[in-house]
Amino acid sequence: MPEEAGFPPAKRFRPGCGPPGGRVVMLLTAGGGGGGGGGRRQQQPVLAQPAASPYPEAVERQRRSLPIFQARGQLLAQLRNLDSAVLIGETGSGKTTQLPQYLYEGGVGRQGVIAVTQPRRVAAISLASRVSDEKRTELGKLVGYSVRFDDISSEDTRIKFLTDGMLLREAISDSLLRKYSCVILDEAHERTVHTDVLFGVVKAAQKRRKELGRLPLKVIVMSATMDVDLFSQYFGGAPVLYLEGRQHPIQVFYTKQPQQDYLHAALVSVFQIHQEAPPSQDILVFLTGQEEIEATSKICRDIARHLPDGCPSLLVLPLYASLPYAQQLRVFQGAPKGCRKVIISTNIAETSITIPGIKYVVDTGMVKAKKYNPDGGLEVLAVQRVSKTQAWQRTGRAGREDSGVCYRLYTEDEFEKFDKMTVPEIQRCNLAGVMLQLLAMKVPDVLTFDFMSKPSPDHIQAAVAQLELLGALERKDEQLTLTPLGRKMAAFPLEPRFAKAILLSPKFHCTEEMLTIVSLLSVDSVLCNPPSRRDEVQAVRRKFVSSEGDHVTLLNVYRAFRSAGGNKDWCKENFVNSKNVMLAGEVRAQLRDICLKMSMPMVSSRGDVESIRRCLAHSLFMSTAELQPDGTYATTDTHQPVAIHPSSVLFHCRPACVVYTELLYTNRCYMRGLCVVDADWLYEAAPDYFRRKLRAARD
DNA sequence: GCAACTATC
Repeated sequence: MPEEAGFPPAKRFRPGCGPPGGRVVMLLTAGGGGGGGGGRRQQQPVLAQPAASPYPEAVERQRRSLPIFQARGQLLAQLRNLDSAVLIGETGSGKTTQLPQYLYEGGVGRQGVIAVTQPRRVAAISLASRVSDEKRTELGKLVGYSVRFDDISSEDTRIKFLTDGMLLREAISDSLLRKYSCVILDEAHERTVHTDVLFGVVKAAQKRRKELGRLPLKVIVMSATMDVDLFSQYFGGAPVLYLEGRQHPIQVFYTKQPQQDYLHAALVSVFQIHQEAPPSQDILVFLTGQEEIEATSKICRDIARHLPDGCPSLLVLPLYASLPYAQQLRVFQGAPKGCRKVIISTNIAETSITIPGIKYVVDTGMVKAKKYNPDGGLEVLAVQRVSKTQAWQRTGRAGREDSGVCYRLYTEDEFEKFDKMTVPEIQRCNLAGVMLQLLAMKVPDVLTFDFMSKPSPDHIQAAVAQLELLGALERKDEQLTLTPLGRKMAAFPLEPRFAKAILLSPKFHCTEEMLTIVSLLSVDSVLCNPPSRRDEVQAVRRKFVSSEGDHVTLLNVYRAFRSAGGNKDWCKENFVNSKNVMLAGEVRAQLRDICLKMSMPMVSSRGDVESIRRCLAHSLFMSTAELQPDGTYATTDTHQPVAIHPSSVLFHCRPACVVYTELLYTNRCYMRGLCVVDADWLYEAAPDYFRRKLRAARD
């Protein structure tokens, strides 16, 4: 049985309620007040927020009960006169649902549309529907939303919820964001690539509109954390407004000693809680990845079966993004009476999925996250320490409905050494797409674009070099401009190399096929690989497998899926993720529309697979590897030793030359998404590039 | 020789 985990006395704190930083100009506090959780974010559409009451008085009462209501007048008075402001609001403060309404009701920014951005589409949709209910209007009229594949807004729309990516796409055709009078950037603390680019775009638009004497653009940055100095400084010392929320106190425990084995420590903690706490109190454990979570869940269930009499039973539920949707939903259902729910999750439960009723959080302090290395474009997926911000975010998951407890499986000293903030994504990803978008917006100098957290010059140069190789941009007197090809590439919501693949496809007579392949590459994997049923999967998949690689195999899967009429049972039998394959279908339709608008001919290669491979070679030539005499592989450009990923259909094959979609460093450096190509094709595709590489190899 | 954090256009 588990031994004592050894936690010292708890510290009490209220997440986010720490002393506001010195820069806070105004303090808006509000009486707590009861009432329903009106401002609570709801991010799973299936568990839709109880619709606002049909009775106007009740809706009004609920709105008035929110903490933010007390500050309404003061907020409006301040915001009326400000160009930019930063608003810190704790979870449950009601800021996201109420502030846009206050601005509208107060006539602030009424000359244009009020935009509210969200990192996630479900959030944008459910917030819009919530706010339109509160305004007792039909969704899409006064209040609307715009997300990929779904635009529910009209001429009448004055409050519009969008994903940050969607507003960014709008900015390509109108970099001054003319239709908006106010942009509210919500969840800014999450620092998604899109939000980070938007910071710069919005700041530039604000400045430019002022210079042109146009309608001013009001910018409000909303964040749930206290680290807002950066936001404030970036927007010219914008005032920081602080809004109290309704978070419950949480006790935090640290371990006395550093833990060698965080999985063991997590198990010990879970069963310590399980034996002491009333069974109605649920536990949320943060681990790093699918395999680890499945393995730990199994151990948990095994231990639970052998507990002493009188111990309540335990319902163990894994949670990660690639888990089938139906299984994800189980975490929202209450456990049977007398039974405790333990959810073992990736960082998906940190922000994307909010589980009600969690009393205990067990934080291993580890996360699996991507790092990016600009030379070689290597993405490294590694288990690493969380940041302090992330640890607080995890802790906060325990106090959403009542007071909670958080067990941190590291010492307080260790915690003090964690990074203060998570490195923003913009410093960890390939910037080719971002640079292409900025160039499409005609940003004067992309190399010195005013990012809030600047990526390194190397990093930006690598992206520019990549775009140059793809033929997307040219240099004229030290000025970078898009070529006609580059402008076309920017029209696609795709990584530049995939946009290029589509634009090249007419030349190879395989546009229909490239549309399918690129769509499948731009969604999460459509192939399910449950570890416990590996042999079955292999047997069923054989009929789709192409000896020419993964891209052609994916194409075969999609064709078979279409022939089966998009049938869900077919998906199940064939270990195909129906959600992802349907999404790929939607992406495909969107990309096809864009092609048709450009008057591209829709041609099919029919049975000719070689033309597809040639087309891939001409767009992915930067990611190639060759078989070495000793039977291993090395990338063509940097001679990095690489191996074929076990998930590839070419895993047991030894083609002389391949292009790959992705390089992934876990235990070793793996290529994923492979296609067999002819080395001559690559040289044809980019003669200068390969001549340079050969020269470099000789020197 | 053996494996995939999370979003989004």
